[in-house]
Amino acid sequence: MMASPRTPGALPPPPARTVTRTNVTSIDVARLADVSQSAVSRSFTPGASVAPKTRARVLEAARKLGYRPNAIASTLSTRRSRMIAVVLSNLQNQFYPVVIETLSQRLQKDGYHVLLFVTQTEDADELLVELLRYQVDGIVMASTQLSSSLAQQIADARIPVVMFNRTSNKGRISTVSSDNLGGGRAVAHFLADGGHQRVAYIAGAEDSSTNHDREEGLRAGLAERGLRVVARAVGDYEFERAALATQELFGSLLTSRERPDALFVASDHMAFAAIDTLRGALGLRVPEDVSVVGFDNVPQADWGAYRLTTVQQDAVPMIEATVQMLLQQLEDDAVTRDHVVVPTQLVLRSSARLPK
Amino acid sequence: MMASPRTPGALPPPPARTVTRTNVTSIDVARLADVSQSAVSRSFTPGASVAPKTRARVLEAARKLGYRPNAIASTLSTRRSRMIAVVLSNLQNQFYPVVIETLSQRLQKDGYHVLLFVTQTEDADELLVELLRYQVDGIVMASTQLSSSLAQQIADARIPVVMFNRTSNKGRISTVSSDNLGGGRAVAHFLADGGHQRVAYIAGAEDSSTNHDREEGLRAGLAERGLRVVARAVGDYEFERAALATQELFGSLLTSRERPDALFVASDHMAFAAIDTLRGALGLRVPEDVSVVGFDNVPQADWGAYRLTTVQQDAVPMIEATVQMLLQQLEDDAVTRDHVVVPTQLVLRSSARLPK
DNA sequence: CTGAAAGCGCTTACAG
DNA sequence: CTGAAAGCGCTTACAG
Repeated sequence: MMASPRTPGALPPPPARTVTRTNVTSIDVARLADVSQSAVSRSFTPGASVAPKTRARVLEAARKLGYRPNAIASTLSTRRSRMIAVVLSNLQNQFYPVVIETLSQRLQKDGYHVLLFVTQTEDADELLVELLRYQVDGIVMASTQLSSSLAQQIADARIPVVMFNRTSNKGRISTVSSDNLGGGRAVAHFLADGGHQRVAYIAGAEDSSTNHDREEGLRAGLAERGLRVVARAVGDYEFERAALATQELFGSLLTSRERPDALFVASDHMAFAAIDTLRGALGLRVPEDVSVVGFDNVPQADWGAYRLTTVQQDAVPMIEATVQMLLQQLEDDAVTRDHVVVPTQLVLRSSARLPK
Repeated sequence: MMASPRTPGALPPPPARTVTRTNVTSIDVARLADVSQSAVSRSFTPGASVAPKTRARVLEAARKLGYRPNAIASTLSTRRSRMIAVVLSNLQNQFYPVVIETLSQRLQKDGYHVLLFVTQTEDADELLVELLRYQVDGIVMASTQLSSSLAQQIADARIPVVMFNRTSNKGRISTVSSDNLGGGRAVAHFLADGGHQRVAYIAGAEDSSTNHDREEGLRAGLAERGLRVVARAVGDYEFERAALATQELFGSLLTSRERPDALFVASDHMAFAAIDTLRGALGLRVPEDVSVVGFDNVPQADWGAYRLTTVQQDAVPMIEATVQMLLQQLEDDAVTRDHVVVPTQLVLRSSARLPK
């Protein structure tokens, strides 16, 4: 299946049991700088009490030897790893790569690093137990669930957790989400104002708070305009399932007056599948025959082939809030619970008919 | 900007300096099970010599106390963290989310975890130095570069590194890539056989080996058919830059006989931008006026709006090879250098005219 | 400001 | 098979 040209004799085989990685330790530095090992440690600790001259000598010796403090040893004594665990599923949805990228860079800025865990299922309990062994300083759960009992255990262990883009466990855990309810409602008003009469909905994962709130917002908003959701199918936040859901909603009604004239899809990722299916297999025009509105405003929503009208879920303030909550708790050494809701905003492009 | 309803008094403030996380240690378990601390440790070490009865007693006590061995302490004594660092940039390109997802799951299967580092720039030296403090067992560099001197340092430290999808530092580091040269060549033949006469190229990052090899393959393949690249612009593996590059290549030649009739784009991600630009701003038809071929075969290449003909770069065998190389070296406790090249395959869809 | 020493929570020869 | 003890490489009261 693949070529594998091993480079023979590239390196001599290492002496059997003599694993010596770069073991330059603070003791080596101390010796060279002619100070105590404590002085070396202090020289690398911001705010520690060392004479400037001593520190200079230590840093010089460290530079010569290529010394860098061992983060693992430091974690063991301080109980601070400066690692934040990020748990997520659903990387197909382009919202999450953006989240990882932004979050990881944001945390690096404050000297934290991301220990990443990817799960297929939304239930992350088992993974978390494993993860806690690594003494992470905090946890961000994105697009994943946590059982109440484990949430409690983690709280007891005084480890800050933030649920990102989920609010299901609101009682016990801090959450950051966008205004899904408001977003759904804005879509309803927008569609009603555009003269749409028959609004259908493609749901995300049934047990996710995001789906729940987006749908509730849609229903409430439509009700306020004397309308209701005329059809509904489940896409489970997946591309293929959303394509099927679209078939299900439109397939048998192609020439019927019952055919929906608008479709709200719980995520952009699924909306692309819906548009492809409407235009392709079903031969309908978007937005002339059916208006489509998504949720997230991922980068692809702006791509020319889709120009998707959608609700913007702004990753940057969501992440900023997440990081603030985490850092605040780490600093205070206290676990608190906050619920931050970031406003959403409808972004108008051309996949949906505009109000006059 | 955002509502922040703090839940007051949710938890009592912790005693000022008494940070006690879940400190159940092996000593607690030993006490409860009435054995030595060593026995507890052994009970959690596969293959260690413990009487089955002792182990059972220990595990029972551990269960009662909710004990899990501290991975940090274990790392400090074994010098094995079971963490693999993954360094990458360019998460916008949907190939990389797929890579993270697959790689992370694959490593978890073997009991390893991913410490993720995201960098904006391709140069990762500074980041790596930081990363080495965490005693990672291995490093995967994806879509990033490493200076030769740092590569040497890491090799000296006996830490296995694999460059994923880059081969620039081939001399000193193991690499896994797909057959970029062969892929480029296959595209050239395919376009030539389809009767295209004027092939243009949109390059990725100029200093990346992937771009270099894909372009070289294209040129070689065209030459074999008596053709050459008639125009070239740089997209730098970015969406916006690729859109500009497309403008640059076609904008002034819209009605000219000099206009390219085929466009090979060094990544799918850029190819989507090219297609959008061709169809949108430039009013050309794909593939009737211009055939477009990409590279990667990301999930979106199959989306109805693009149906992109492209070279498949198969993440799964690439990752499998990466993990094998890493694990093999960890097991042997030796750093070796291999270069694995995974075959590519042209995937025909409808963005390019087919040979008769 | 500085050094000696205890301690973080494990693993692992060593001796029995 | 088992326990006592040294050691992994740091941090940080404590005493000077």
